[in-house]
Amino acid sequence: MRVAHTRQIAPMASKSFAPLTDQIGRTAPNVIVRRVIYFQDQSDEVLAALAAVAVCLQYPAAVMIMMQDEPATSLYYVEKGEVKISRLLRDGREHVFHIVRAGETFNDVAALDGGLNPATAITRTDVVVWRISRCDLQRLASLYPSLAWALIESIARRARHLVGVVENLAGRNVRGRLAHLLLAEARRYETTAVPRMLTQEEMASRLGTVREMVGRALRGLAADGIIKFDRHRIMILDSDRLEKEAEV
Amino acid sequence: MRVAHTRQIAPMASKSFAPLTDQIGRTAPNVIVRRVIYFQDQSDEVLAALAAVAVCLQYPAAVMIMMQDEPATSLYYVEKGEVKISRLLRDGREHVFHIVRAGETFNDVAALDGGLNPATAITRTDVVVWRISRCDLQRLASLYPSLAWALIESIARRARHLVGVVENLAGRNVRGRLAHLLLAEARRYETTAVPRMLTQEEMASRLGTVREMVGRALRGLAADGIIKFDRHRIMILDSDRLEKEAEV
DNA sequence: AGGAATATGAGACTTTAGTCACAGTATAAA
DNA sequence: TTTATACTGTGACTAAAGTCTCATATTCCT
Repeated sequence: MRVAHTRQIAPMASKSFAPLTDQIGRTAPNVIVRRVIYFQDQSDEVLAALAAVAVCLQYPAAVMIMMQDEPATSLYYVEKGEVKISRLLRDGREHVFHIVRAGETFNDVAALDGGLNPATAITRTDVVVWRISRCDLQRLASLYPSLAWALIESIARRARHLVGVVENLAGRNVRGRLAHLLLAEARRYETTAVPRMLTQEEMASRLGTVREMVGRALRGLAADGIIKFDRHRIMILDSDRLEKEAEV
Repeated sequence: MRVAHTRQIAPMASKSFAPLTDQIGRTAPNVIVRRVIYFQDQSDEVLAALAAVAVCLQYPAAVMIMMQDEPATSLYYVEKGEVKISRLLRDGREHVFHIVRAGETFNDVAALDGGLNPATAITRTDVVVWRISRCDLQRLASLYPSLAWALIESIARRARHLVGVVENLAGRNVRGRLAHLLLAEARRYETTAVPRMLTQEEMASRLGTVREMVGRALRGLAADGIIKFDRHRIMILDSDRLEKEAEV
């Protein structure tokens, strides 16, 4: 159907990249564990227990931390940098689910249900992550009910997010999905100027389409005076109309 | 874009149907609770505790048990019958995520993260369901770590299923998605004859497309000798080639 | 500064999906 | 048995998405 976008994926072939070693084994201070959104309300005792079993790993940009459908099930949380979570499709495309930033976790699903990794994690920048194995997690969860419930809520929220992704794909055309993405990014940065940290190619991967379609949709929205854009940023001129576009 | 398929949804408007009352308040015997897949390994003590807080509800066919985006968060498990879990789209289409059968649960997401119902539940047959409120669930989960972990695994599996739905939508064309559905249904019944319990319309809802496309795809597969079908059942003639179709 | 790699703009074309209209057929209710 | 109500089959048409190909612009490296 379509040719692979080789850029991000090719350098690593299909093998996960071995982490740089200088920080491995470092113990996580509680303060870092607490930065994880859904560990915030845990007691010091729980944080210390988590910190004790977490392992620090460091990776350069653009390498694969873990590969979909492999059985290496651990939970990761990001201390520094950005990690792209995506599903590589058989035809070479990749569908990006989300970008994980500092304080957020990934691979919750496999760590918690014990199955294969549902998605692939690739670094977008230099990153520092901490890893907790499924078995440690299970042990701590049975020891600390508050931790167990935090995990429950976090994974439930993940499932909810995925329902949104489905609705997005099934219910909106490319222009609508783009409008939706722009609004979400603008909200994230609390501004009407979306910094173009995403290339058209990357936006296409998040919208489940191709670069050319994103370009056309952007030019279409600009032609209608709803946005304005150049290579560096996208400005939302009329967010009401953009909301309307995203509703269809 | 498209006109509503009024059949299933219209009779109830957008309001949940009040359950029939003859069994309300009946206490759940342990044996029923144990039928729930992911409560199977729990101790009698946990089962009894769950049974004590579960409420029995009974509904006729084709009514709405709960509506998406409403805040009534409880976990349901099905004792008898089938419940269709779907997301109603703004343009009147509905996208069916899955059909819940006896022994399975639904609305795990909202019950566990406390948010709005992510989807709509509509009965396909007469059903008997048991409902457990979020707050009871949370209390019992903190009392019984084994229950908490069972909930964790169940919701994680739900999230994993949704990743599959996304991949399906984004990565396959209608023919491929249909092939995938037929294989899944055949596997479910451990046979190569898929009883046509689904109309083309219903299949379309599960595949995120329209009736005509499903009809064409079925006729296409039949023309290539991969399946054979009439109004009552679909026979898989060449499951190897059907797998191939599902891979693209 | 020069060149390589990356990113974008844009038109022409193909394919896939969705819409519309209507005829035929099975099923269930009267 | 008749009649109404789903289902299904099919073709013609429209719209959306994706493909292919080039030109042009930008950024990064050395």
